Amino acid sequence: MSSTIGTPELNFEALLNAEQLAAATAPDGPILVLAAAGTGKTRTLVFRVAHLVQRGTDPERILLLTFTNKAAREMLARAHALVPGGVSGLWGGTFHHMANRILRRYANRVGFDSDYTILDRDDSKTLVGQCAKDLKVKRDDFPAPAVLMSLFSAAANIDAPLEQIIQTRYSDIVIDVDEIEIVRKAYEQRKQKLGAMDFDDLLVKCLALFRQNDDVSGRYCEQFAHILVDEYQDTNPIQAELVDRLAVRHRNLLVVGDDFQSIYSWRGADYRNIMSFPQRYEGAQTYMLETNYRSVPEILEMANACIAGNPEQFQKVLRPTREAYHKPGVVRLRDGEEQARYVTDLILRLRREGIPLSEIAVLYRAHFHALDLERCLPRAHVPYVIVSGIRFFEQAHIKDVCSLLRLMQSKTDELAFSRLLRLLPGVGERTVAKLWQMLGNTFDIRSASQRKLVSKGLRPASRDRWEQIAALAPPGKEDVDGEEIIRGFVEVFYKDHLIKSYENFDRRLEDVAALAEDVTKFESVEGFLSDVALLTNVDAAGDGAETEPEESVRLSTVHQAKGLEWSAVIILWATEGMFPSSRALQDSPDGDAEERRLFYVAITRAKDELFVCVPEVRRMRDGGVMYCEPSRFVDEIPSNYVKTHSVGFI
DNA sequence: GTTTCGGTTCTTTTT
DNA sequence: GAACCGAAAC
Repeated sequence: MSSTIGTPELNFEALLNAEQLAAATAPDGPILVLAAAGTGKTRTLVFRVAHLVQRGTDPERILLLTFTNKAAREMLARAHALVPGGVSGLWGGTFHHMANRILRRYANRVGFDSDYTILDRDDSKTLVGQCAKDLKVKRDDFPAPAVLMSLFSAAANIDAPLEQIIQTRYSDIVIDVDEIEIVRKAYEQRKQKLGAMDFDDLLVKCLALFRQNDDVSGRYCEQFAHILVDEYQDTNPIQAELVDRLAVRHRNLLVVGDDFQSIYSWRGADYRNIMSFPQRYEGAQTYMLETNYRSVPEILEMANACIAGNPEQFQKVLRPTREAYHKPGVVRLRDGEEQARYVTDLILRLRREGIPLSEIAVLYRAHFHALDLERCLPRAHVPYVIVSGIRFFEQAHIKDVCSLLRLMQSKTDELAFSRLLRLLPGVGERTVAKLWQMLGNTFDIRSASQRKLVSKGLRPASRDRWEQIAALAPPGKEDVDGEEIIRGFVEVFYKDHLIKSYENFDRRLEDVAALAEDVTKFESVEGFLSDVALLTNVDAAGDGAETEPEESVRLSTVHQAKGLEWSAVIILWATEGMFPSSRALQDSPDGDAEERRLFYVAITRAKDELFVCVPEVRRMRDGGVMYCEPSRFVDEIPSNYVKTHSVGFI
């Protein structure tokens, strides 16, 4: 407990408004903060942390759960700067991050070794596919691995039987539940054997750990005197129970969120978690943040009108503080290409008017909506960054390099073994399977005899390269210098491989070099690997943006734009079928409401300028055109709230 | 028998 | 891009 004597106390009153101040300095106990968009939610959380620490709480006894690791880092950095003595030792990160940290310690209680590996989406899918294949259940009408995986994931995240998931979400697919259950069992066994957990396992196993081990849950209950949860509206039942169990002892639980911004129900999130909080926590105090500092009144008016279409939620109103400016624009365009040209010109115009590119974002429902624009921007020499669909750490070159590290870490990591070996010419699926079996389903890269065995199974041309790679892990040397390994790997093999395989090899080489740099920041390679698996592309983009030499426009899905803001926001494809997405409407009875919340999130990212693009037709691949109705969300806005104009019609 | 390559098709949202 | 499929090449 650091002494604050002699250091000036923070002047909360001068730095927060009344709403924020009340929440940040609220007395202990369960607290619900309903924070509408742009009302200083992060600021309030940061000051809450500062308040707790200043009042004498040891930072190690505070747990801050956020939606991305980046959000946690930013909040901690701000709190650190605020509090004399800092907040070092505070636990901050995503649910998965916390679960991983706890499981590394107690994995043995749930039947795993503490050096388990973490499967990313791609790994899980591969594994599920293998299981289905091995069981020979794979007929033409059997669900694809990706569908199976999403079924398993849904069941895990809402803690419900598979049968129920299939009935509610996939009633249109005629499938045999028992057969799918068999595949799931096989998948579970397979993971067990590999010593691997997927993303869902981290949460599920951590919860199981708490449920079954009073000593463990008791320990963490005791440790966390204060728990803060950001974006609480996007927690799923598993996450909510994790929090409940951690808070059961001290009951100092502060949750922040906005039911209007709940956009992850497809991942099991249930905004009723936040709605029912006062009932579940007797004596909970509720604080509302409704004063918006972000957007001009015209944008807020539009946002309020948009969300009014969802009558069944806590009605909150965004109260403006900024001066009147001008109305958001609705732009009718002929087609996607016209939209791309228009948006490019618009960006250039906004820049001429003094808005830096880094203060402009283009938002859309799905990644492919931005394809036309991605072709158009470079021609006009407009620099942009896109947080693309595949996660940074799921790109082939990143995974290739990590597979070598994984292999040095674990003798049972078949996926890593397979990935690494298949980089060699002449090695494919079959060869790898044979090798793995020959090795006895385990591979020790430091064992000379096992390395020889692999050599023999390779084409002569590949042997040299393999031996050079394997030589990076000398026998007997147990501790792994990740940076050295990566640099060596690139030197003896991977550089040539990249040049041969990819046109953009130089960029990929840079990524790999950066990765080698990153490893040095971690205490152990193991820690590095599990962090890599849990980082989001938003996390990665944040890191990249700081080193970005040139400022650039941001292209992003609405989901990834959550929590961010820009001076100017341009929304693409506001048409029926695109936004709202027809598939989302079809898949879920609550689809309409969730898509509307998503549109609301998009609108409320804008500070000054907002443009909504409504193309008239979609050009299909076969050369045909599809007429698009304007989005219901645009139609719902009273026409005098926006300025509509048409572009590109004859 | 395997691997590789070239062409085609499609793209919800993500820890 | 990347996932999938079929055909060519080893």
